[in-house]
Amino acid sequence: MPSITLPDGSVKAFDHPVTVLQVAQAIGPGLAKAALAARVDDQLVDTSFEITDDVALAIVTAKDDDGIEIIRHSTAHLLAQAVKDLFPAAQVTIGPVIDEGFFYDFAFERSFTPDDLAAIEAKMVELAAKHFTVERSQMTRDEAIAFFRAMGEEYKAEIIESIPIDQEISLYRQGDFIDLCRGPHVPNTSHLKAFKLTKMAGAYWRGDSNNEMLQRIYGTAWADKKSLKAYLHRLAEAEKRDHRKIGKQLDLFHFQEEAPGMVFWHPKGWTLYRLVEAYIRQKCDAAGYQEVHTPQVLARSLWERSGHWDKFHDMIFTTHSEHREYAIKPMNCPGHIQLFNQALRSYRDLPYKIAEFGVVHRNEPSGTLHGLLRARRFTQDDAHIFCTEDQLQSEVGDLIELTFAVYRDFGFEDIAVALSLRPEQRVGADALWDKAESALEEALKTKGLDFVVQPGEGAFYGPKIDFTLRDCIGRVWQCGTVQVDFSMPERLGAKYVADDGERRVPVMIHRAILGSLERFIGILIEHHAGLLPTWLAPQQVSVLSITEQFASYASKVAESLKNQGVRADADLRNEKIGLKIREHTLQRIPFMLIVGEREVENRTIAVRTRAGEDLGTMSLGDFVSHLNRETA
RNA sequence: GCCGCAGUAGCUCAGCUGGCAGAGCACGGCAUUCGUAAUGCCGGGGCCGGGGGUUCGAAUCCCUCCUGCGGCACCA
Repeated sequence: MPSITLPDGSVKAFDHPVTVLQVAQAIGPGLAKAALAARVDDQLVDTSFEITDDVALAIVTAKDDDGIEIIRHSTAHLLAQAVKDLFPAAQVTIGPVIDEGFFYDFAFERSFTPDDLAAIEAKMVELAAKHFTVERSQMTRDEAIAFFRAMGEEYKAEIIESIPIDQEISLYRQGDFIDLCRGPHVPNTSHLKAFKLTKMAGAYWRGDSNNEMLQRIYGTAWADKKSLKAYLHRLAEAEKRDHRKIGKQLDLFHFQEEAPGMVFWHPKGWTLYRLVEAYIRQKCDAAGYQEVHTPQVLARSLWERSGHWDKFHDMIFTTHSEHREYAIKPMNCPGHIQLFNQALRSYRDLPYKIAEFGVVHRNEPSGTLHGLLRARRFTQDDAHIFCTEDQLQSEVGDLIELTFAVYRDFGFEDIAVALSLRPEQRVGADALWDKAESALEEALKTKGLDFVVQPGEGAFYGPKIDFTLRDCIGRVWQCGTVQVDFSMPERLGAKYVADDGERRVPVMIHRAILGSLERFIGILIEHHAGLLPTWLAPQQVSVLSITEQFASYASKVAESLKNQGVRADADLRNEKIGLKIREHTLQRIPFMLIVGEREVENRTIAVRTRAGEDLGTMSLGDFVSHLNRETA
């Protein structure tokens, strides 16, 4: 005699077991039609699920996030059905829901082509229109394994073998396609009406690069056509922000074949780079760091002692001279320890804080390179703090504060923090880890920050805090990091004299705020869609003359701005003002000063912003004040 | 690194089944002296990513290398 509590608190009582669908029908025919699944005592189930006991129930429709996920999952099945229909020899493997879509991995003797993809999508539309009922059934483990083996689905059989023995095996059938799945699924393929296959790619079986490569087909699915269209539009908008594209349009940088993964900065891009660098340098100076600079090339033996060679030699560029082998530095820390070691340090010298805009080279695998975001040569805003264990917490506290202040200045407000704790394989005594982990945790708590704890994710040499930025279209970027290191100072012989006269090994904190300057600039470009805030714009002002007659006034205005420290230039070409405005707008110049007869006569300028806003006519002095207010 | 796709003028791209390399923008010249997102006319531009092969003939077909793009794996 189930009595069913609905989300609004009302209760429906039945004198016999009922299915979810029957409950929905009892509430209303519209709901019954829209029902995709249900949450029964917080468990997602199919609409065919039979309720025998008293439960809390919420019908899931396409309006719920759960509903969209179910649609995506069912669309993945539809994809598999279409593939099996067109290519019976293909084997199905897994097909999970991902952010905004789904994928399905297949094993097939040849690669799918773009034409296949179109054919598969067409087949999916055709199959969905058949309004197949999606039916759930159950088998025992051994039955299921035999069932899929008999169909030649070796991968499915392998998946079932890895399912814990006590778990029930459920199958879903639509038409003559049947797939292993936990579910739930939509009750009928008629609910699948807004989807699109987006791309194909290789993917390793079970995510292991030692395994064979399967063929993954990605797709997206939504509750209705309108949402699908909106999603595709969002994708197109995101593409417009691509820093590689904008870098070309705004003449900031380029890459070329001869230097894969290494940036050629153009004058404007380098101006931006220098502005970011100058900003962070000033912040570090103020925070008590001393800036240093260490060699680019260091003997291989040093990297062997530091332990990097063993772990990372595949990624280290090498060179040689007179029978000696050298590494082009992939990190700055060993160099910084050499600096620490140049004097006999006292506990009074601690914390010893040194910073470097360290240019590092890492031979990243070719498939990973991605513009500025993943390069083989990049500059870290790196610093190392040598301190005692007792100083850890306050140093980390200062760092957190500095990091947040920097991100805010660059326009990032949404920052996620993660604390990674000791991994299985590690160096250093547990007592030391206890102390360091609690120092980091306390520092975070003192600052009142929310953070996620990631057990086992720390580096082998110590725990760490990572900072992740979320940009204005919701993408996340890992930038800052604070890592405690118990290992390297010891390996490279760093020592200080403690107040009791004993020599001790200092704790070292590795930290970066922006991480890689190149990468951070890439993120900035995408975050702002190329519309860099005025303080970062390589060129802040363009003075546009209406005709050549006013050229000398225009150049005087530009000259005067430059003398006042404004990054300004004049466009004196014999072109129509409309053209000049268009071009300078497209170049994302924050301010355009238009000068013609009226302005020359009154010694003024007409100010227009890149957003098309007319700020009116004003004196140069007023404009400079306006600019200074904006860039303050 | 692995799977797939791509590489044609400075840029964006067209060039079907092999048959004289094209467009728009940009660039140069001339005219125009103009008021808030494209003035007109004329002109110069190409190792069709590199190497090899098939063919009477290759941008086009095949092999190979490089680079890029999308994923996967990786990311101290």
